Amino acid sequence: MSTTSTRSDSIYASLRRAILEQALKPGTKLPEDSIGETFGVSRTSARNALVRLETDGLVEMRPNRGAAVAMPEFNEAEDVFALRRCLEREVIERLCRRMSNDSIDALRSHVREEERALRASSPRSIRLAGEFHILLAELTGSAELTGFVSRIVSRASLILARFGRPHSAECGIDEHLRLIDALAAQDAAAALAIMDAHLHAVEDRANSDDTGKDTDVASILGRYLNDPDQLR
Amino acid sequence: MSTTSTRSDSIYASLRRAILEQALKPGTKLPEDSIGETFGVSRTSARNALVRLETDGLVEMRPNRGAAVAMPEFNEAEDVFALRRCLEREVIERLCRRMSNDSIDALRSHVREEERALRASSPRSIRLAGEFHILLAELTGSAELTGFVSRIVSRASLILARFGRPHSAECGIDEHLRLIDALAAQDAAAALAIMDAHLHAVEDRANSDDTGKDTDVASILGRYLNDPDQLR
DNA sequence: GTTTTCCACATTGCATACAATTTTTAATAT
DNA sequence: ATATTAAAAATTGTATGCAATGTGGAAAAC
Repeated sequence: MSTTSTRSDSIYASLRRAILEQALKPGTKLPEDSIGETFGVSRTSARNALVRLETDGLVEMRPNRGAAVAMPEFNEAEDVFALRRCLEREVIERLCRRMSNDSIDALRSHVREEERALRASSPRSIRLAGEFHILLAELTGSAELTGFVSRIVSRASLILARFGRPHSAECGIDEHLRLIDALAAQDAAAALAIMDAHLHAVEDRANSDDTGKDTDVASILGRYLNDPDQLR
Repeated sequence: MSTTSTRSDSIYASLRRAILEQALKPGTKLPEDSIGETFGVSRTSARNALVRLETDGLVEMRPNRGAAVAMPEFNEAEDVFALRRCLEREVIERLCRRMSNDSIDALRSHVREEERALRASSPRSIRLAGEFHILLAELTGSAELTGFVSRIVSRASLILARFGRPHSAECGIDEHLRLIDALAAQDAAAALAIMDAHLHAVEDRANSDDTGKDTDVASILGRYLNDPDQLR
């Protein structure tokens, strides 16, 4: 395996984690200088990472005006979650056709990590909740589908970060467990129903206030210099 | 309107067109120097464009080894087209819920351009055939869905460029027209059936090289039965 | 004749410099 | 005070240079 990690790779990964864990909130400006300085690299590498984050829908770049954590509009919520349901239905259908024991184990293992992070009140739990869905997509073996799910989950996370209440009962670990059970039993109908309910529940969390305050990027990013677990 | 087009924007657009019109074939190396030279800009701008094309799935970049037009594997074909059907079904369903006259006009106008390009034997016809589907997605008003469709259509185009015969009967303009009629009549069942058949027909162009393989006539013909109940 | 080694060349990763653009600040006029 | 304008500072867009990595081919060894 080519473990050649370029500098912009690690910046990309760190920024991504920081955004998905809501350390960097929607709207936060991301000047190339500050980012490069925090990570000890030049603007060139920072910019490269930002461009990639933009195509992920996590960052918005406006010409000559710089980058900022993306701020999805509230009216995108319905659209994004509808599309998410569409894609994740496809995931469930494919998984029910062939589900290995290893896959079940991987899913259960992931949920255990979610529980651990939640008990520790770690911001990791927010990200892990989303990555559970990405793991599901990965288990289909389809790189394309995984990419799409990854993007739509990111986008949904941003919407929650902006409009949801501060991760109250974040994620519904219980629903994740029930979904795994249904998949293990190859019960497609049940799995689809659980997923649908789960996603509606998540969507409903997008309700309340919009806290838009300017924050200091450098101080936050210090905690995300290296990434403890791999990105999906 | 902000018509601020940066240099890497135009390089991005040009390269994208060239790839989708099969002027640049899968596997073609894309050295930053050559690209910069061709467009009269520096490597910096060329690289920026390449990074974006990579996230589009049109270009593959390997660290220290440079970029090349992406070469999807043959076994991706089934996966890509399955996903494409999934997404475009969503498009059709959304369009049938509300279809304006302007939309119909835009679609018909696009098809007229397709016909013009096809008569002129222009390579534009290849790209326009794909962009018809992107236009459909755009008309749903969902930026997310449009982005996904755009990407999956690009990927499918690459597969055809690599494994299909040299755009024989490229695109099925007739099917595009019939689809528009069904949409105009808000006949969801018919529209879905036509789209499904259309996409299978496109996919079959990639399979056609495997001469001896098990060509199951029944399974192919089955798709042309117009059975709306089987659609989901 | 085939394989291996090594070196020149090509290409990328990254940093830095400078020009162009935007944002902020200060000064002036109303 | 408020609004307007202009200069200063900050930030991005782009070009270029250098070090690091990868590639291809000639020479040497087998």
